[in-house]
Amino acid sequence: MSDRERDTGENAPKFRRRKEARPDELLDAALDLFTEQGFDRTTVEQIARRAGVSKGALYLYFPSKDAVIEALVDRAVGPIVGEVVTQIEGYRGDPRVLLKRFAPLFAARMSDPRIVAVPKLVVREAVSHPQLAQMYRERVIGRAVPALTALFRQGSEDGYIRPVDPDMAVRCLLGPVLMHLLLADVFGIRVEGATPGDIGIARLLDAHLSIFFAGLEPAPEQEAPHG
Amino acid sequence: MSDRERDTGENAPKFRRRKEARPDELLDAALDLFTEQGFDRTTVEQIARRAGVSKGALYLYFPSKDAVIEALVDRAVGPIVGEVVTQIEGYRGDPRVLLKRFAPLFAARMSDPRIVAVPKLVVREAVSHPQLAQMYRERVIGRAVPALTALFRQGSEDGYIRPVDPDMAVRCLLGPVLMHLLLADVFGIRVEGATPGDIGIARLLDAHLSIFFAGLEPAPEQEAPHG
Amino acid sequence: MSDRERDTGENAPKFRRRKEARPDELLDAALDLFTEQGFDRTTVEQIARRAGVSKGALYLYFPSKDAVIEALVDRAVGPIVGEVVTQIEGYRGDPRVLLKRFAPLFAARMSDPRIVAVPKLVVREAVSHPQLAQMYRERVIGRAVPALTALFRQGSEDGYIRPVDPDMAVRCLLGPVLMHLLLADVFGIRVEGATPGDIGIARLLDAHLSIFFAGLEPAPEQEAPHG
Amino acid sequence: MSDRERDTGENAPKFRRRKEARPDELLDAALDLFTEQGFDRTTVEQIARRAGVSKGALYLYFPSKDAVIEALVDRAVGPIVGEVVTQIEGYRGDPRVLLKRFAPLFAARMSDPRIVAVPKLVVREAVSHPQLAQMYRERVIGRAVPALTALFRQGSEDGYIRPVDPDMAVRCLLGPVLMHLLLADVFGIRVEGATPGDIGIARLLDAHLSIFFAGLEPAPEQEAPHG
DNA sequence: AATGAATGAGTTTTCATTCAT
DNA sequence: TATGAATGAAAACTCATTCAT
Repeated sequence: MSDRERDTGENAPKFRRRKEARPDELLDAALDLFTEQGFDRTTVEQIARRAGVSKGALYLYFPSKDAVIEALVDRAVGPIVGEVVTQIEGYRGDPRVLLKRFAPLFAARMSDPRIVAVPKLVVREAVSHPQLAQMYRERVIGRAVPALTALFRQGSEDGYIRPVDPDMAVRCLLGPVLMHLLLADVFGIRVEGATPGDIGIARLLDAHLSIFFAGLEPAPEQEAPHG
Repeated sequence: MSDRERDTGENAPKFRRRKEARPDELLDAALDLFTEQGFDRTTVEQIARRAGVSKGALYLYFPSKDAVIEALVDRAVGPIVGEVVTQIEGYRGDPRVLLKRFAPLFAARMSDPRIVAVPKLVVREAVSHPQLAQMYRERVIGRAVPALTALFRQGSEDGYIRPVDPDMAVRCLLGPVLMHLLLADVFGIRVEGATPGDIGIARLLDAHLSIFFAGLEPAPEQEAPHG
Repeated sequence: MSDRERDTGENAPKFRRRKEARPDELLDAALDLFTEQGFDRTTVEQIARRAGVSKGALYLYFPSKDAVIEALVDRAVGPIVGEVVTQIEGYRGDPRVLLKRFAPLFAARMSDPRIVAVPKLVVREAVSHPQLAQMYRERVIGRAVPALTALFRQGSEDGYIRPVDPDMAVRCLLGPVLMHLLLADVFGIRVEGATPGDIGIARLLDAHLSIFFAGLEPAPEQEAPHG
Repeated sequence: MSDRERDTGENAPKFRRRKEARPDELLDAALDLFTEQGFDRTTVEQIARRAGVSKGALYLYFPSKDAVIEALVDRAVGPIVGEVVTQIEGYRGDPRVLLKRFAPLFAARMSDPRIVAVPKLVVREAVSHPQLAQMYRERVIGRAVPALTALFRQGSEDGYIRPVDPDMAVRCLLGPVLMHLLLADVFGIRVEGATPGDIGIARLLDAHLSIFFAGLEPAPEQEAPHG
């Protein structure tokens, strides 16, 4: 809600209130509604009404209802993997060190419900809108996963971690976290000592990395990383 | 699955009057279509046609379209956790031994697309049909997860594995597998040396358990399991 | 309910229970349901079920749903005006004497809800089934009203009552009673000292005839009825 | 009726965008069709078409088909009993004088087929739409009948008419008229010298009041009204 | 004679999209 | 730009009627 106000500073022309913010307001409204009800059960009327405009106005900005969800994902998908991937790609050393450094950032970012809402939406609507999944694969997964794969491969080859199948290692790294983020509200069961509805991504991340990192420890009789 | 075949063999009477098999045939057709198109985009007409009956006939067996998806999940949800849970509950010893024993069975079962189709469907339709998720939570998750939690707690207390948060350990165990099963066709990217569309649940399971089990290894200076 | 048992005496063949009573049972069931819900909102299935037979069996006795309501009215319309009309037609004298004699019989007969149910039904369904009203007009109204008209005409001509338009007099005689019988459950309002839902046809009849008969009194200076 | 014509004149803008008149046009169309065919046999499509709009447009103004008939009755039920009741309530004197004064007004009003169409409709649809009858009872019958009852009671107590049960007297007054208005086209039989389909409410009213008033005449040996 | 599974035309209702204003 | 009235193509659901058994 707060970031919906963004870009509406004092220097905007007085008479045309945040005209150029309209598309974003519509996308915000749409995301909320799609999240609550699903794409098919959300009407264009509802989106427009929640954004405070008329049904017809939506069609000034988007050619169709499908275009709305597409723009929605498009908007969200851009900034996800940025320099992080670059940093991973440039890294040499124990993968665990780098991952440990990124973990809190990742946890913090993923604690924003409006950020996780988009991939959740994509999971649900992918059957009827394959292009959404395609965008995710091309612009998020397709960049992050190879970087991580390379990270594990390098770490493995250089002896920082024991030999593992790097493709699988990536999946093992991400699995528990993504499962929690994307499926917990469907399949999640209560855990004692957790906020209802959220066991806390940080708590899970801690436990997961602790086990996962230990599982990657090179065999003791092995030499230290070369050089 | 086996009893779905019953009475639809070559020796079936005449093509009509198969009252007993009809509901199952309709559910099969519905599952296919829901999987391909999603619930909202599948019409009752389509379901009926694929099952080889008329639209009206569907309503002889199900009071509404919603009842179809509910029956679908209900039918699938029953046999999932059976004696497996009982065996887990009765187990004493290293959790990893038990899990290693179950892994191939689990992998085999989950290789059947019609079995994984149901939880995938639930993930997608849970927003508009919360009762589906509820069924899963009550009858699958709510039975399997506590059993596994207890398994890890016991293994941890008895020193077979190092001390871990058992709730989180369960999530770490299941995460990579479930993520792959439920999300791979949305977010999955190609992996070299894998069948297109499937990296092979067995391959993932191997790699995952290898890392995960290693990560649970008790510290070497610790005593052997008590007694 | 009791008269549905009629004709099922001990001497009926044991194995084919009251086969020939089936149509009547179906008509009884249909009348109940049409009265409760209206013709269009009653399904053939409901009629059959209430009569204790299957849907298909109904079609052994009636060619269509329309035929059921027609048979229903036909069955009820026959015995209404019988010898009563004959007696009215043969009468000579003060119409009020004759009417007073018939009033209790009429009241008694009309207190049976299953008897008034039919004309009520006809009122409601006449738009879509004009033939029902036609039957009523031909076989009930068309016989009773002319007889009554003649009764008033004769009474008027012979000086028993003051000169009145006999056509209108009939309507004035019947109006309050029929209005009460046919419309009271729609438009009727509560009357103190009356059974809820029924002010009592007898009470109305008393008051009505008292006023109506007084209103027909010949003028005092008139001669007594001619010799 | 008069304001229903508003804005539909020749000078209407363009044939479109007549938002204000639309509901009334739809109600007019619906009343015609319900009268001709009954509620259940009239489709929403027919109503819309007769009103010159599309099926979907009807749902811009009414949330359901049921809402149409309800609005129909609601619109008609308001203006029926207005100041007439007030005048009756304030009256002191011979009830017959007042009734005679109102009779022509009543007859004139009830000669409009579109006015009587509504109560006729209510009679027919009351089984499936009890709220319609309820509206009539609360807002028409429940106001007019008590006023008339009081009128007779007062007239009776003050000696203008002979002692009568006022509740019944009201029913005797209204019976012939309402029966004719509401039931004549179902049960009515031809009367010589009458327009086909209508014996003339005025003619009936004349005859009825003549008899009814005479029937209320105080006994001659009685004193004149009080004082 | 009796059943009830099966049909499919018909009905209400929804909603993305258009377009006159 | 913006509105919202209007459209019409679906879609879920019903039910009288048929017919194989």
